[in-house]
This record gives sequence, C-alpha cells and structure tokens, in this order.
Amino acid sequence: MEDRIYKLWEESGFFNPDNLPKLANGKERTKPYCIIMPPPNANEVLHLGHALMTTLEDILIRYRRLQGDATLWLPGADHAGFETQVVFEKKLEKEGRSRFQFDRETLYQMIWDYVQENKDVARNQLKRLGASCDWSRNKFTLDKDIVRIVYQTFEKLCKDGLIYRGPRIINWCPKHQTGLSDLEVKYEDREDKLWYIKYPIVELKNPPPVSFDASRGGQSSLRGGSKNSSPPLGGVRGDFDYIEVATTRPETMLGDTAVAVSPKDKRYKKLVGQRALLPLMNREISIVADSAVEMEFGTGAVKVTPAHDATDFEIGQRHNLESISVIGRNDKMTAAAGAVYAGLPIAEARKKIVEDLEAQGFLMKEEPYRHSVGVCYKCGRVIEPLVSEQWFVKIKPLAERAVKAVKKGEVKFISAKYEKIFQHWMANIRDWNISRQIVWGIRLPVWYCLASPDSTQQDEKSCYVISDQKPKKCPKCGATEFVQETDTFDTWFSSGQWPFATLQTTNAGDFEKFYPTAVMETGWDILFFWVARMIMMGFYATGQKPFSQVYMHGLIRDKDKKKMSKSKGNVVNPLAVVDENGADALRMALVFNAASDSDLPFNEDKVVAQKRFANKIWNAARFSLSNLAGFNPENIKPKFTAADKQILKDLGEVIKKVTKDLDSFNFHEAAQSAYHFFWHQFCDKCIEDVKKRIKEPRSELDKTTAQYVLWKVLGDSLKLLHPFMPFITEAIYQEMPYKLHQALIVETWPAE
RNA sequence: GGGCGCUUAGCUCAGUUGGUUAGAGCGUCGCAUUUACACUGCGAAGGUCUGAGGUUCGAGCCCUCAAGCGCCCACCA
Repeated sequence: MEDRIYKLWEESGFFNPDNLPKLANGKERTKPYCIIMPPPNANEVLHLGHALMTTLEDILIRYRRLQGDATLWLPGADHAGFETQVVFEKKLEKEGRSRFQFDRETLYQMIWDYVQENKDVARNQLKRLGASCDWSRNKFTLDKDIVRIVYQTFEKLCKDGLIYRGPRIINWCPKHQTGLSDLEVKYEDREDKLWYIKYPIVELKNPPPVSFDASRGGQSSLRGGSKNSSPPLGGVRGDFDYIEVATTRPETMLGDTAVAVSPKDKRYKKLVGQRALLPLMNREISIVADSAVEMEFGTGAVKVTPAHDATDFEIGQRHNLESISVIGRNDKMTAAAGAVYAGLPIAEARKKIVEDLEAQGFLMKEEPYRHSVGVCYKCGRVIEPLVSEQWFVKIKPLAERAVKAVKKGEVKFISAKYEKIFQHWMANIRDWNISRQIVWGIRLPVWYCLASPDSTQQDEKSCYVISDQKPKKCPKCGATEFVQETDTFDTWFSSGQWPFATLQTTNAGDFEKFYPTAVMETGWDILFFWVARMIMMGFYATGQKPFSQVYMHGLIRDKDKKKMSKSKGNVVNPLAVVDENGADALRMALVFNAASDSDLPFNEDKVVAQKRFANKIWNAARFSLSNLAGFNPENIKPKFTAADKQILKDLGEVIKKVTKDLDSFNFHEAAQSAYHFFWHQFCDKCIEDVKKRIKEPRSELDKTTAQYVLWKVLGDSLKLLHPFMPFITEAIYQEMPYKLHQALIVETWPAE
C-alpha cells in the first residue's frame, strides 16, 4: 500500500513547489515555505534519529502544503569528510589494508566509489518513511556547483582578511593523522601521574646534584598547596637554587622554552625575568609571568612547552617564546628531542625521561593524579597537541552578527534553552581550524608558488594564489609553477553554507523565492557544529539569515534511556520497524509521546499502539465508506441532531487545537489531540450513533444528515491526521466518494 | 571551575499565560460484545505532582533553599 501511495505522490509532482495545483479558491500558492533537509551522510544507513528528523520535517511540510503554501523540502546527501573516511578506513583495516598504502587520487576514487554504492540507500529509506521532499532538487555536497560556491565563500573570506594560515597548535589525532577542531575532541577522566621536577636557576653556575628523596624534596607546602607558605625549596639566604614545576607529561619538557608563574604570585616575584636551566637538555629558558597560571595549582610554577600544549602555545605567543616540536606526527620523539630520545615512542620516552631525571636528581616526587584527557571522538586515542600549519577563520566578526540576529529574534530558537546554550558558546568562540589532513573532502583552492620551476620543495609556503584552477602566474611573486594544497576543508565549512549553496544551485529563482528558509530542524547535538555555523556563514555570504526559526529535536534513546550505539547493540533499524508496523505507526509513535525537543526513549510498544490506531482508522473508514457509496454533499440541507451538533463542535475544537499546536511546534500535543478525537469521539460516539440511524433510518433526511456528518468528520479527520500518518490517510482519501482534489496531499487544511 | 535541564500513576511521558474532581499511551483488574474494528467497547484500581519553606483568595505551574539524576561548555599544568 505504502509503495503505491508514494508512487502516486511522486508521479503527481506535488513534492515540487512548481507543480503544486492552485488553491481551492482558484488562487495561486504565493507564500513560500522552505525547509532544507539536514543531509544524511551519503554512505550511511538511516537510524531512528533520521526517522525522527524526517517525521518532524515532513509533518511541517505537509501541514504547510495543506495550508496552501508553496512548499519546498530540499533533500541532499553529505560527503561527511572525516566521518566517511573513518568508516572507509575501518573497512580497509578489516581487509588488512591501510589508507596510507594509497596515493591521494587512488584513495579519493576508492571512497568515491564506495559512497556511490551506498548513495541510493538513504534516499530509498527516506521514501519508505514517506518524506515528501522534492527529489528533483536533490543535492550532494560534492556537486561541482556546490563546490564552486564553497570556493567563492573561501575567496571572499580571504579578501576580507578573515582567513589566516599559520603555525598554530592543533588537536592532532595520531591514528587518523589529521588535525581536528576543538569540537571533535572529547574529554575522558584518566588516572595519571603528576611529576614534580626542579629546574635549576641559572645564576648558580653548577647546581649541586641532589639525590631523589621525597621526604626532603617534597615539601609540605607543595602537597597542601597553602597559599601563604614560602616558595618551594627556597634556597639558602633567600635566594632560589631552583624552581619546581609539576607536569603530567614529562616527555614534553624537552621542548620547554620557559617556566611561567602567576603575575600575582609574590613567592616567585624575584624570579620573573631570570633564567632557568632545562634539565637533560642543558638549555637556558626564561621565567615569565603570565595570568594563565593558577598560583594554587601544583607548585604555582608551570613548564611552558609552546609546541605541545594549547595554553603553553598562547603563553608562548604572549612572551615571544620559541616553539620546539619534540613530538612528531607519528607519535614519536623528533630529532629536536635530542639524540638520546629521538625516535622513541612517547610512552618509552616518558619512562626514560623520568628515570633520567631521577638519576640526575631533578625529580622531586610523583603522585597519582586524576584529570581529563582529550581524545579523538572517533577512535578514542589521546589527542596530541601539535604545532602545525593550518588554515583558520577569524570567527569573531562572523559570530557578532549571529549573536545579534538571535538576540533580536531575527533567528528564533523555538526552545529558549537552546538559545541560551547557543549564546554562551558564541560568546566564548575561538578561531576555527578549517583544514583537515584527509583526502575525502573539498580540497582547498590554494596554490603555493614554487620559487623556481625545478624546485619541488614546498616548505616555503609564504606565497600562494587562491584559485579553483591551477593559476598561470602568481600576481604577487611572478611564479609560474605551483603546487596545490593537499588539505581539505572541514566538512562543516561547506555544510555551514548548505542553505544558500543548495538554493543557489537548484532552479533559477529558487534562492530569491525560498531564502531565507522557514525552519531549520535538526538534532541538538549539532547545534555548534552546524546550526551556529550556518547562521554565521549565511549572514556573511548572503547578508541575510539562512532561516527564521530553529527547531532542535532530542536524541532517540533506547528504552532504558541509553544512547543508541552500534557497540552497545541497541540500535534500532527504522526500516525493520516500518516493515513490521508500517511507516505511519512509526512516525506517529516518534512524535506522540513526548515533547520532541528533549531526548526520547524509544520503545517498540509505542509503535504497536500506533499500529492499532492505524487499524482503527482503517476500520472506521471501511465502515464509513461502505455507507457513503455515491454520496454527494452538494445540495444537501442536513438537519442536525444534538449529537451531530456536538461532534461538529468537537471537530471544530480539535481543528483549532491541532492548528495551534502545529504552528507552535507542539507536535506531540497535536498528535494526541487528533488521536483522541478520532478514536474516542468520532469512533466511539459518532459512528455508533450514526450506525443506528443509517441501519434503521427515522427519516430519509435523518439518514442523509447522518451520512453528511460521517463524510464531514471523516474527511476533516483525514486532513488533520495526514501530516502525521500520510499513507493511510491518503489511501482512504482516494476511496472517498466525493473529493475536491486529486490527492489528500494537496487538499485544504480544514477550518474550524 | 562555569552553565543548562530533569524529578507528576507500575513504566514512558503530557500538563500552553497559576483557576473546579491532575491527563495520555502501555501495563493491571472486572464486565460486555462476534462487531466497521478482539489491533474492540464500557468501566475500575492506581498519584501527599522529589523534599522544606515562601508569595497568593488559590500553586504541579511563580520565588528561595535542599536532595537525587542527567547533559553541555572550559587553556587545572
């Protein structure tokens, strides 16, 4: 049944706003209403979250279509750069292969082919769920015209001075060999150790070796952290022999270029500006005062490794410190770590350094320490902060516009709670690293100038040209030979442009007609990743907001409120549920129970309940239709009984309520009202009453009146239920004896 | 360290600006009917709305505090 109905809709062309019929009053549909679908990953099998998204958006679209709007629901697919590449890498690993065996072009082609294989999966799944989106406007994030727009935006950002490239500390995932944005790093509590190391003050030419002795070295002031105690290990006659630092990562000390203390810390005042000698490396480093240092923590003095810690990097910038990378991208110590340690994996280097420090008397003590560690959100490997050349967007100017728009209500969050979260994040936003060292994505349109044609060296990347094609000559340096940047954009950089990029590349006039779009409906988990960026980039690129309203739905959890994940094995395949109970039942179950802006536990019982409802609808319709053969409401002057008047009044009220609730995104209330009315007022009372009057009519007029009531209430109920349960309502509508339109999907929303 | 949210029937949750006897789905119990529909109908049991205090003629809803649970953000070495 469902396939047949979907085909009927598709063939009618009613998913396409250009093909929608005129309104019942003969007027054109003038009011545009557009939702851009959050594009599912192109290689992905849909999960219940997608089913919820599809249901909510389809409800809105179908409701607005019935209201007479020119509705466009624009579907698409996302290449999902890093996500997809990770999936593909896993597949390679299973086959005993590795991404690093392939050159760039081969790997890209392999992933491309892989995605093509799965391309139609999601699309067919969406159809099974009843999504009334316009497939003729389907877009893919790697379509050439989309890529062109992404390039245009990048160029504009460059021209406006909002893009910079430079060595910055980034979150490096050693497994995936790419930098990640701050949002892609998750934090886990780990049991670790805190090592206390002393760095001799340089004035003492030959610091006397001190043997490792915790009882002597670890002073009570360090353990207790008392603010008023004297500085750790103050030397004889009030001078310092050394300064003591605490660290969880002793191996990074090889790259230390300073020791920092709080500017407010009186204990160390004398030392600021002096120099310390870095143990093991015998390198002199400076002692600086920086407000990033908490005087209460540890010894109040911190070793500064600009190359391997984000905070230290910033301290380094403020004090012009040198940045020495002692850990490489391969998780091993570099040559800069010194001959003794170069080439060692991090863990071994750490072990050896602690041993050496202890042997040489620099290790004061070690203590267990619990703290949070950044890990890759995909593989869980500890993130290695590294300094690397990356591309950044200066985000503050973009953020300011977005913050203002939301504050003024230009862009309205349906749930105020998400607006708060949004504003809080925007207020603390940091520059956005948009380059990724992966191949699956949109390659940066950057061409580095080669100094001389015969040179293949590309480490002098000081001059480059922004162009989507290989440039002929650099206008700045005159170079004629170039090498293209190998980095690709963060997927969200292109996704952030999705609302305008899609509408600018579909039919002519679409952008003018449908932008800004009406609603952005998506899961709250991508508020920062996506919604915030769309608002920022929409304003930046088009001067307009990308959408007027934001509705964020919750996560679907399992019946024990646990997050669904493949590893837990509690993932529900929506299509299996559809096969078992029908798409209508699943859709209704997803919106019926709870407000969909908070997380929803999923339970198959809920679907079964709605399957029963569908059955009830079916049977009520069967009864009604069998008693309405040849019925025509025209030229009937019904004489209503008290019961008739009551049900018509109730019908008016439920129409009013459902309309109001759909206008305010109260999907569950709208669903419950329609459900309750249909079952307990129409079926239980009205049909029972009408049944008798048709079987044993008191008069011919009473019989036609009863038929009229049946026809009217059933017809309007179908319209009310259609956004939620489109298949069964359309199937019944097609059997109705008297209908004004070709299909229910383009009927007129009932008036109270 | 900051911020947000939740706590209502056995379970999952509604309850829109404070206004009679606090609702739904599922589950439980009793009765009825072979019916458009047993994927049914009628009815019943089941709640000191987390706790304490306050505002009010009136509080599940507003305010304060407390407890439990959950989530988000953050540069604690």
